[in-house]
Amino acid sequence: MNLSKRCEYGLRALIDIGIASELGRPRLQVSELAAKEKLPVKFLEQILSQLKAAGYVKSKRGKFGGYSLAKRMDRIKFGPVIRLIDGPLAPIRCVSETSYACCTCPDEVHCGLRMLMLDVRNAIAKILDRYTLAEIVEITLRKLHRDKVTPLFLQPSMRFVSILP
Amino acid sequence: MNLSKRCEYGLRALIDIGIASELGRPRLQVSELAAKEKLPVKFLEQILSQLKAAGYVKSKRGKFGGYSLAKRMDRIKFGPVIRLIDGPLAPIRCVSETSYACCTCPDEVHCGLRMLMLDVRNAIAKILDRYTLAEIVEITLRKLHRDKVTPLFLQPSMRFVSILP
DNA sequence: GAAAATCCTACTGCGCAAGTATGAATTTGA
DNA sequence: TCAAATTCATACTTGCGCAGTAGGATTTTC
Ligand code: FES
Ligand code: FES
Repeated sequence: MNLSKRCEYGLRALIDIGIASELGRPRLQVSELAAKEKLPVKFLEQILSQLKAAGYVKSKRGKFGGYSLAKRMDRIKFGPVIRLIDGPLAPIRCVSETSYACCTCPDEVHCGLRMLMLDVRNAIAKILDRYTLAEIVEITLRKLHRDKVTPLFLQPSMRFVSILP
Repeated sequence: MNLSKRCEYGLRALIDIGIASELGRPRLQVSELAAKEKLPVKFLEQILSQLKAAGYVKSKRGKFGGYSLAKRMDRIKFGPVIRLIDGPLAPIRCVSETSYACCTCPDEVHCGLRMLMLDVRNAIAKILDRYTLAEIVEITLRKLHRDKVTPLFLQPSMRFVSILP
């Protein structure tokens, strides 16, 4: 039941880009992201490259380059991103919707474990395939505002700007 | 989001012992279990040994030995068994109830990923910490009976015995 | 043209999952 | 009492995938 570091970092980066974007800073550099999240730069670079190839972010090269979102935030669901990086959500393949594989069980239809894990898979998918980046970003922003915390990656000049109307 | 083979095999064995027990055959040998579930004998042996050390099953050595349940089926929940073999249910440690560890996130309180994963963890735990072996065994038996299938590991002499009153 | 960024590919280290292998200890029945 | 059948204990193997590093190529801006 584990999310890989790779996936964790990727999602954290995605959320950060989303937040920054929402605050009027649509593009972030890998080095900024890595600094804020305290992640290895080159590793994060790789991950973003993968997210780019899958169409979640786009990049600008060269000086003042960086990464920005390639689709609307409310169209980015977490499930597919996690599947991309970590593979199926299901705890065992025989209950995976997206990449089924049969197991050695003699009777899949009457397998108790399978029933149980199907339940688990559905519970996981129900959450991850429904929540969008937009929702998470919004909730996070609201929380930050309520607690009067300023998002770290903003330029000093942009701090202390009211987030909500 | 993966259940290890070790854990899968362990749970399958547990369920089988539960079913057999319910049908009046409280003790099964490793070789029987391995044959029915098509698993490597020695590997399963190891796993059962671990389950024994944790108090889920007990064993009898020597000829006609084998493994049987060490506690009431309705006291065996799946969550703890999985935690024993595979570790925490939570996708990331910062949302684990049983083995928390902080991550590199600069602000755990306002971390969007953490919120999301907390939701996932709770959904998983809600299922796995509630279902008991007794329930899974019962459901399985009902299904088998409805479909008129005879559990494989019964002795020939015991087949065709009505399962339900 | 220099600096600053992304892009690309290869490589590494190493820990762990998934078993194998070997033999000792225990129980039963002949 | 001995042989067979079983669990118990420990050590070993093998391969793979995670979590990065390393180094340089390419693109963009000033
Ligand atoms: S575990 Fe997949 S069918 Fe039993
Ligand atoms: S992922 Fe653990 S606090 Fe952000």
